[in-house]
Amino acid sequence: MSSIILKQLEHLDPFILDQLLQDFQPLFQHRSYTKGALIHQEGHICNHIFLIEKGIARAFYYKDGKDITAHFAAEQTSITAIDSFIQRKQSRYNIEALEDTTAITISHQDIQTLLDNKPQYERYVRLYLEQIYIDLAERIEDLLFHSAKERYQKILSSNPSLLQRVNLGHLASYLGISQETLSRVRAQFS
Amino acid sequence: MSSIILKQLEHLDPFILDQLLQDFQPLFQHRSYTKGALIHQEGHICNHIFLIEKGIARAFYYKDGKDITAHFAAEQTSITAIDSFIQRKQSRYNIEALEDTTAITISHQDIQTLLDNKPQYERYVRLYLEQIYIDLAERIEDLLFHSAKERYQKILSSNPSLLQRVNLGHLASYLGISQETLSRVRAQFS
DNA sequence: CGCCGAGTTGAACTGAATCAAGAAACGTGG
DNA sequence: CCACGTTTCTTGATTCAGTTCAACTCGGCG
Repeated sequence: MSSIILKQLEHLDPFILDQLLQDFQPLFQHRSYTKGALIHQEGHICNHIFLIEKGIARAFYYKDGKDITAHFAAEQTSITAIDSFIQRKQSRYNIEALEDTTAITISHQDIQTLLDNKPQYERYVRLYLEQIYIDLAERIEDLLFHSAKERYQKILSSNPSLLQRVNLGHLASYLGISQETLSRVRAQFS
Repeated sequence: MSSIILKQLEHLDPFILDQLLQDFQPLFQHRSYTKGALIHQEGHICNHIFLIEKGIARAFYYKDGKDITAHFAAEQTSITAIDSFIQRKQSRYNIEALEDTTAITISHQDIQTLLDNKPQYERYVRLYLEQIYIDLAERIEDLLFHSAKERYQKILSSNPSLLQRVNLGHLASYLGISQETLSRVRAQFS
């Protein structure tokens, strides 16, 4: 059994979680992507949410021609073109596999149908949304108050393995600083 | 009838909206606050969501002794100490009435009970959360890519009345710039 | 071997913060 | 309704973190 448990939901009652998994299980589809593959392309409506089993992916978009990373997702976390998935409109995000990656995908339609039939699961979708909302609010505070150095330090302590797995340019744009600055900051730590 | 309709929900089917209002109506409590009053105080758990009928409020917190505005809410919008309301823990936010303000409050407990009894409403909570999530994501992009001047211009066109109603210091901290810079930026426009 | 992408380093520049001092507006009590 | 104190806003001078542009290094890989 593919018992992927999203970090956002891991604090749930194991019994409920089990129930939840059983009901979602039939919706799971497994997909694989080779390093560099485009999992989702901008301009399309994104109909899936991707739960990463193995590997790492990033969502990015182009701003004035520059490639900007909006989100990384490694094992046990999820990724989708959130603008499109929520609003059912064309997405400005691309999603790219940064390593050979396997993911469970669930379609928007399947979730919708399941929720229509079993509205009690709306609750877990809500918990999930609440959690990603809190994450985003934290990121805003980061951008507002922490210097390039502090932002690097924070990710260094909260998610050190990420630094080994993604390249400097992607991380820099995610942190909202230039690659050169990130390189200099990093140099101070070794 | 106090037909407050949140901006986030105004696109719903009028029939459903009506139904929704009818079920939520009994949970509504009306409160009034005089200018300057603290609607919610940091360190406490925030048990209510506030739907502003008249007036304007802001959520703020202290960062290194400085007063930082995280959110404004005027008529037809909502405010709460979101960290606390979602996670049921002590809040770092204060909420303050910037004008004489009347609001409808709904308690967390009442929402929870209603949702337990009528899980079909989870859906609307979700829609609401999705919307505020999108708003937040937009704000991140703003912080990453727009200069002080551009951020001012954006709010000037999207929400011009706000500029008349809140003072410069509050707006500056919301935009993530110093009051002096905001003053200079504004001077260029008149 | 030589190319190519990724990372580093240097130098000049710049938007915005900070510090400091005044000016304007606001409201409260006499 | 004016006077005074407080808060809010403006303006100037200085400083600084981070950007940009450009050149260079390094490690694979065809």
